[in-house]
Amino acid sequence: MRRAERDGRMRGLEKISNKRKKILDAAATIFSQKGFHQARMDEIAVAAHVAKGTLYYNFSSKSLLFAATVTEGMETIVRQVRAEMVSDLPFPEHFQLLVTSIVRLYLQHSDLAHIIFNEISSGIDDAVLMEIERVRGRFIEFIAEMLAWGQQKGYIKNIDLKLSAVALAGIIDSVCSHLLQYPEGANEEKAVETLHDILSSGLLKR
Amino acid sequence: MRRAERDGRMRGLEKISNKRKKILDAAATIFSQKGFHQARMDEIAVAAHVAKGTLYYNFSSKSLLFAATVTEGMETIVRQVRAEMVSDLPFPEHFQLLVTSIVRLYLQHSDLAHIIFNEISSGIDDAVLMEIERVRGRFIEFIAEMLAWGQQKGYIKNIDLKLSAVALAGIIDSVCSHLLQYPEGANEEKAVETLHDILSSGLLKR
Amino acid sequence: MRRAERDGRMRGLEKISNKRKKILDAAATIFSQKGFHQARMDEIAVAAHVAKGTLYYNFSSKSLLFAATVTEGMETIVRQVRAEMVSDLPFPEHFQLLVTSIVRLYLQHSDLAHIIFNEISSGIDDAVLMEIERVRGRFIEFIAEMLAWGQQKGYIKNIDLKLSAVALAGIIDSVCSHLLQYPEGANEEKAVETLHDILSSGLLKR
Amino acid sequence: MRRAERDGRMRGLEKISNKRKKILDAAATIFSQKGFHQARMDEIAVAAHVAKGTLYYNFSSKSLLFAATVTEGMETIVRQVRAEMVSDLPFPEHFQLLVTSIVRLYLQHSDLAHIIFNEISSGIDDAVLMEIERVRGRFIEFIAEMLAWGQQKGYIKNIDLKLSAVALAGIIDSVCSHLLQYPEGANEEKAVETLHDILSSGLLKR
DNA sequence: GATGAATGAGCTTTCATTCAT
DNA sequence: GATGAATGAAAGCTCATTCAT
Repeated sequence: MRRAERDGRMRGLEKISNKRKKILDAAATIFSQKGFHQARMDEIAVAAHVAKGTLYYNFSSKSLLFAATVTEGMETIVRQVRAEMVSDLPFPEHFQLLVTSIVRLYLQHSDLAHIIFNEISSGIDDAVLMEIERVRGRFIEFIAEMLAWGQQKGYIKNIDLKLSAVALAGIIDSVCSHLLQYPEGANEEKAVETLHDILSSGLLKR
Repeated sequence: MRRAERDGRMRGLEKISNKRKKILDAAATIFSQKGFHQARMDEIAVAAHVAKGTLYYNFSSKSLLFAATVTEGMETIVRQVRAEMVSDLPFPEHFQLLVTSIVRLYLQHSDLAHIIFNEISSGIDDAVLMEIERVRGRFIEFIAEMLAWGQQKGYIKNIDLKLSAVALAGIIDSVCSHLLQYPEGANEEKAVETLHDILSSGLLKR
Repeated sequence: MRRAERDGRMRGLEKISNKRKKILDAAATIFSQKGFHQARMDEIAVAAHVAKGTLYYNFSSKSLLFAATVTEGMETIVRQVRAEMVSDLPFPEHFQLLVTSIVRLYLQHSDLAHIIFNEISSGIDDAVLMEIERVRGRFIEFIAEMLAWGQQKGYIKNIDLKLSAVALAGIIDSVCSHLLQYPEGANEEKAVETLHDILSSGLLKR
Repeated sequence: MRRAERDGRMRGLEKISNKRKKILDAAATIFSQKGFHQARMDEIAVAAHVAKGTLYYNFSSKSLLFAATVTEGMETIVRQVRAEMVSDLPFPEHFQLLVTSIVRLYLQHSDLAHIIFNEISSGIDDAVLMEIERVRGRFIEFIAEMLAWGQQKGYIKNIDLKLSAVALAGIIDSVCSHLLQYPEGANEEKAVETLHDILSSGLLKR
């Protein structure tokens, strides 16, 4: 399909969406490579193949562009994890799948993932920071719900679920970051296995 | 009292050390409050009660001041954890003590801790970034050694120790950050207990 | 009702005129509120209920829109003053009427008036600036003619008429601006009286 | 006297003052030529022979630099007018001197004068705008005091003094602006004479 | 005729770093 | 050793103007 032909089909809003999407994609790349403060709007504009003004036409500030990037990226990830969870497997397999899915999606969207899994340091508008915390909170909630379900079914021990969800997110973030940082020694399968092992039965021998 | 006379009491290196220390203390405070990119040299100078030029007289750049802050802070923390570990308790109690110590020191030096436990995003000189990663690596090594010792004694299951150390650091960072962010619901003891519980025997019921 | 049908009722120029008028009204409001440099084309478009492109369809630049706004506004004012002057009163009453009329119209169109009475600071195309000065010059001429007529009739003393017209415009602008700025203490009648008093017989007792 | 020699004498604060003064002089020139919004900080820096950063080292924003320029310039003018007023002439001559002095100083500092005599249009921080209005208010007060003194002595007619002061400032501003705008036909003496004539006994014949 | 998304030159402001004293 | 005034290279953001539709 030729380009003109493809673009020709889209009109009005769709086309706008496309430009928004181009910007958000570029922003995700740059923000994840450089972090919020080090990312420059110029760079993002170049990466998105638009003029700098177009960034501001679509997002009224750098902070808001960041917020939009994180929020939309997050929604994609959560949606994907949820999609993979819609199964009627018994809980133990379900739990394993949860860990596996999150790791895979983390590694796919490593840029955004690290932002969401960790707290953002200061220097961003408070409103935007809160929005990001809210998004992260929803993700933690989602994990906590899964654990609650397992607890009801008698698979998860009697333990604080919110803290456990936080711990689960932290442990996955930590191991995945490590994987990404030392790709030579990386082994996704082994990492998933180790993570699942620790999360299931801890470090100590019985 | 004349200036020369007053200053005369302190000699050469000691005086430098004092000023160096004042600067490092101030830097630790500011860097932890604002993060590397948001911290301004002006602020640090004010907080250290020295002129801005003095910062550059002692540390040739912001990045190097940051590196020194992290390194020295880290050494303090590791030294303290090691000190608390010098006991001849049986391993299980030892392991519990390790977790407890790290959590306590993390909360005490939350600023530096989060920097060390997590990776630093870009924007800092590569040389400095490597220095910080090296420091973090040493901390992970330290934990891994502890686990290796437990494994030798038959307490730790057959598992990748490096990954486990990374996981342990990640889970502690995550839970402590959460504690610091939501201080109202914070309960250090319960957090330590939950952490220890997960790390010892996982989330699942046996 | 189809679009063509609805629009069909208004023809060519009239419709343009209407849109032109809407724009000029909005421009007068915004320019007077914010001044030339602070007024944004976006704002004017919103105030005129037209798209920004329509502004440029009708006026090829911000400067020219400003010039048109001032010129048309001015013509309205002068026309109104002239209309009120068409009387066969004896000169002294005529003179009083002149002052009264200008003050009233100034306060009605305070926005444009201040622009015309005062000189415009730079930053506008020279061509446009000259156009505005020309408009202002015509107003000064108009006053000077009135004074010349009074001089011929022996009512106005032997004095430089151009300078006097400039002075008259300046004194009215100054007092009216003051009235607008401190509306709480404002008293239009008293202001007119004072102005007339000074312009008629000066500040000193005879 | 050589430059090094001259500068050598000045130390610390004086030298700072000198740089401040250089900046304020340059700012007065540029602001008066271009107006607040059209004046660029770059230009002022070049005119002051300092780096742009130096502007911000001494004045924390463009608005505040503007405020300082106006305030300090104004103080100079008022001080000079007051200095010329310290005489024990009878009031009528005193009044003539007042007009003459203001006109002369206006023409000397035409840039600042027009800012002070007229109200500033919007777009400047409200705090700064108020400061400028305050400065202008003090000038009006000063004129009003002079008139009050003349009224007490029985020279000034029974008239609103505040409004009269405003009127006096306006008429002088208007005529001086006209003089500056059309320098070819300018005649300072004649302008002063006309102004004084109008202010003393008005436009009408007795 | 009318629109509004897109543009990019130009602006204010920040802040790590330097260097004369 | 210590200082802090001075610097200037960025960086975020604005807005008059254009042009494809």
